[in-house]
Formats: sequence, C-alpha cells, structure tokens
Amino acid sequence: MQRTTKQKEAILDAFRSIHRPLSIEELFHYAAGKVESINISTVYRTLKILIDKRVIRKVDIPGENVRYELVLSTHRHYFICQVCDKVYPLESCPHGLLDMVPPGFLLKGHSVTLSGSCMACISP
Amino acid sequence: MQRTTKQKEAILDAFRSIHRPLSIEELFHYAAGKVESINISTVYRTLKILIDKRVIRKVDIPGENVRYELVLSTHRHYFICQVCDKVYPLESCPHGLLDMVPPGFLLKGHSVTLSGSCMACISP
DNA sequence: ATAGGTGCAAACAGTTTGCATGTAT
DNA sequence: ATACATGCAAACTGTTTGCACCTAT
Repeated sequence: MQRTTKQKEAILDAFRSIHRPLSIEELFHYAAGKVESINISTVYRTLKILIDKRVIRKVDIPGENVRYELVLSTHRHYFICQVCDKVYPLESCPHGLLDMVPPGFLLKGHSVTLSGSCMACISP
Repeated sequence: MQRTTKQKEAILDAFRSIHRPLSIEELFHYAAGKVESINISTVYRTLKILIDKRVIRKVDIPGENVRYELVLSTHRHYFICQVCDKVYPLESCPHGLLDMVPPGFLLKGHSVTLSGSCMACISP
C-alpha cells in the first residue's frame, strides 16, 4: 500500500463514513458507488494490506461472513441484527467469564456476540 | 433417513463416542475408519437430515469451520483450544449480558466462545 | 421389487492468485 | 521510467446437487 488510488480511497472512505463493521459485500457496494470500476479481488487485496498494516481488523460473527472494522478500540464485542444483518459494536465486556472455564483449562480470550433487533428494525 | 446404513451408523457412532462438537473433517475421518467406503457428500447429506430431525445441531465458532453436536442440552457455550482446535462444551452461561445492550435494541440471543488451551495441550 | 441411500463428478459461493495491462510516483 | 496496483480469469476451499448405480426393506 504505497500508492494512493481511487479504489483504496473508496474502501477507506466506507470505513470512515459508516461506523460499524462492514462485510465484503457492503464494502464492494459502497466502493462501486464511488469509483467507475472496482473489482472484488481489489477489495480483498486492499483489506489484506490494511489488516497487515493494522489499520483494520477482521470481525468474526458466528455463522456469518466476515466483517471488517477500523482498529479504534482494543477489544470489542458485537450485536448483530437478525432482521437487517447489520453488525454494531458494543461498549462493554461481560464479567464472570472465568467462572465458566473448566478446571485444567487456561483462558486466553473470549468472543461474545449478542443478537436481536436493532433500533431501526424495531421502529421503522 | 428411513434406512439404516453403515455410513449413517458410523457418523452417529462418532457423536456417541466423542463427547464434544465435531467438524466435518473429524466426522469424515472417524467414519472412514469404520466403513470400507464413505464419501464426503454422504457426510454432508446425513448431517443435514440429522439436523432436520433435531438429532444434532450446528455449532458456530467465530472464525472456524462449523462443528456439529448431539442435541442434549438446550443452550450452550463453548471453549476452543487454540493449540489442537478441539471444541469443548461449557456448563454455564455468562451473566449481565443485558447491561451490554445499547438503548433501543432488543436482545434475543447470545453466543459466547472462550478460547485458550485445553488440559491435554497444557500438560501433554 | 422398489424407494431411499451412496459415490462420483460437476456446480456452487466465497476467497485467493497469476499475469498482462494500467497508473501513481 | 518503473514499480506498484488493478482487472480479469483461473484456481482453490468448503458445500451442495444431479444422476446412475447400489442396497435395505
């Protein structure tokens, strides 16, 4: 990622203007509306470079396609709307997870995903 | 699933003898050791039928291939070993998840995955 | 005998890669 | 001018499906 191109700018622009984890499809769709031409492999390649540079990171939601988000905070959890499929970051972490770990196991990380309906899908 | 076949028996046998969520690969490998011939598409087809019959269910672990487990309990969370990639069911649920939900959102479900090292990988 | 199950290969979806062309520096 | 980036098509992984053959009932 040494050169500024319209395609890369469009992808970064998506992250800067939409403040939630974005799927490949969302990124591709957003970028396609900004530049004349963009190929899906360019999206994948750009994301890979941005991950290497620690600008963005993967967001794994169980049973869902990967999302990507800007690395702003350290550690996060997410809420996925079962209606519109949008993923929203949450502010807090659950507590008492250590109580869940069986004896003899060593806890190093955790991933929490809440699901339900987002505000927009409850009151449209 | 109206007929008993060696292939189906082998797959059910895997669930009956290994008491943790199993990946397609684990199931295929186990079954291949039990019957002369088994094809990966048979594994997929059998799992689909078993899911429809509510005998097994999918276990989605973020960033991992799907696992499958017998439907024994109602709702579960899991621990994945970062060393051997085995998934273990946990007994308890975290508390205070409702505190994490932003105002205006409706919480309907949650998924918690702990990660770290399992007993076998800590003291081999 | 016959409906259901299996294996095989082909078709998928999502992602990655090789290569020729295009373009920011 | 030239090294990096893009588009396109082909490859690749995980999963699904159509079809002829096989087998439990």
